Amino acid sequence: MITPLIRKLESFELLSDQAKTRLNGLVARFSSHAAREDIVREYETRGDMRILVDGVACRYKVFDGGRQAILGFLLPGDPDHADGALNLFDHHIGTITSCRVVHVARTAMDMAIRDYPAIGRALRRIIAIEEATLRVWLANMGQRAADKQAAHLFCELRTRMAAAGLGGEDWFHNPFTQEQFASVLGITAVHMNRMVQYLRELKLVYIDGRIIRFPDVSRIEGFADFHPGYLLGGGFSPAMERE
Amino acid sequence: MITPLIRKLESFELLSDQAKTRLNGLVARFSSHAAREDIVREYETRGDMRILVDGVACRYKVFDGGRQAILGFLLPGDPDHADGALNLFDHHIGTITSCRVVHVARTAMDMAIRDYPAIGRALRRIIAIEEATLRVWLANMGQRAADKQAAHLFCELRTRMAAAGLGGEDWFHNPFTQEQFASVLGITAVHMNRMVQYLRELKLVYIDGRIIRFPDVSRIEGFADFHPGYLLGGGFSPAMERE
DNA sequence: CGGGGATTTGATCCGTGTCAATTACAGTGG
DNA sequence: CCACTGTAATTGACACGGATCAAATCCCCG
Repeated sequence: MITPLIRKLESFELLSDQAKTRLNGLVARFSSHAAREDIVREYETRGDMRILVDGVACRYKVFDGGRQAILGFLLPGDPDHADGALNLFDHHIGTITSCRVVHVARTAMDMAIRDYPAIGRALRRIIAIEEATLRVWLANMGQRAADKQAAHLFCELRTRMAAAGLGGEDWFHNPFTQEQFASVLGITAVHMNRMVQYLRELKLVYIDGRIIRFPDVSRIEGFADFHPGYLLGGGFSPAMERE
Repeated sequence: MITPLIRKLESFELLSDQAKTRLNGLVARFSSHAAREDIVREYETRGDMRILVDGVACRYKVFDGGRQAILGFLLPGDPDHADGALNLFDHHIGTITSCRVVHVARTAMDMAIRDYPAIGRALRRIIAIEEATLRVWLANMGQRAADKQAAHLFCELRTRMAAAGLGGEDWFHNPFTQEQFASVLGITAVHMNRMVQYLRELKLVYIDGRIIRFPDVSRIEGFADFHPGYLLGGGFSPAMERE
């Protein structure tokens, strides 16, 4: 089943029952991947589209010297690239936890989009959100101190994890290591650890085992200057935002 | 005329004469903007697509405290957002030099794409390149020292400026201030200046007035670890890249 | 010939990196 | 049920890149 994708698409566009049935019929095959394994490698070319249906993964690049940069996270329902324009990957996609992935033929998806344009609109929205998120990451990394960056990342993940069913209003299930957070922000794991401790001191986050809790969501969002508008992909009233 | 866009589209997809005629017929109106003026402001919603036909502009965000982050450059031929999915802007577009902009109705463009799918493919390619460029910027900013970052930015601009007709094999016309480069990289103008001087010392770049010259392109590309593949948007052989 | 932004220089401070070691913890096999 | 093992989290000491603040040219443009 491709349910997580349908759930995500429906948060942007109303889909008819026929459209949903069509989507479910597209699934060509499944694949399963262990934690810390590559799903897609750089320079790979493919004719199918892949959708993460279970688990958490990330986009990343590797540099000489072994350093690596995490460029985005994929949660259940996220497509590898919602669009077929880029058929040569410029980065890897690797799992964080073990994952299940659904493969759909490009051409079959294109035909489904032609028959049900709402699917295409929702997919374009997903791409636009990914791009907006990249801009937010870029801006944060460039302009803010590490404590605010870390808090901002936690706020974003809280919002996205809740939408993906991996968390609630004031918590999320945390499959990430501090080293992975660090390679998102472009800082060392040691420094990331100090930032986590600092946020704990401020009582902005609690970490029990693999759960991250937020005693006061609006307070950490204020601290991080987090405005979730970019995660909605536009089409909403500016009044939803505050700046 | 919308010539710069056609030139850019044709670097990705062969367009028939009819397709080109159709594109030229789409132009609804022109607008002109002085240097350092906004073309599009955050939260703006619009029904038209805008294409920069003359001049240089940038995408940017502003933070409280006046700091600003530049998130991308627009050169002649670049659309504001090649796709209509995002109709609420999450950032500003401002001019660097004085600019001329062409406005095209979304619906008219959509119909042109339906009649000439090559236009749609080329536009999707442009979006994909923009996204890949964001990833490269994010990765560079996170993982590399400022001298390499600066060199990488120069290499990228050399390539893009040449493709846009604003430079040649070993030089480009430079409308940017060091402060603008700094706010791309997330460093201060003072430090950017020191990096520029350092690159000059290494004889990797020469700067005469508003021209930046590269005495040895392959040497600075090596220094910056620059691989131009991402600017081509995929669909090429991995052999073009070296890693 | 002025005026104002852009570039350049110098001195000092602080955030983060680096290196190294220790502790906590989860999974595994005996 | 516990020792065994490897990974993740944590701590400390110290070095350095880049920020900050201020002031001085430089240079383009009117």
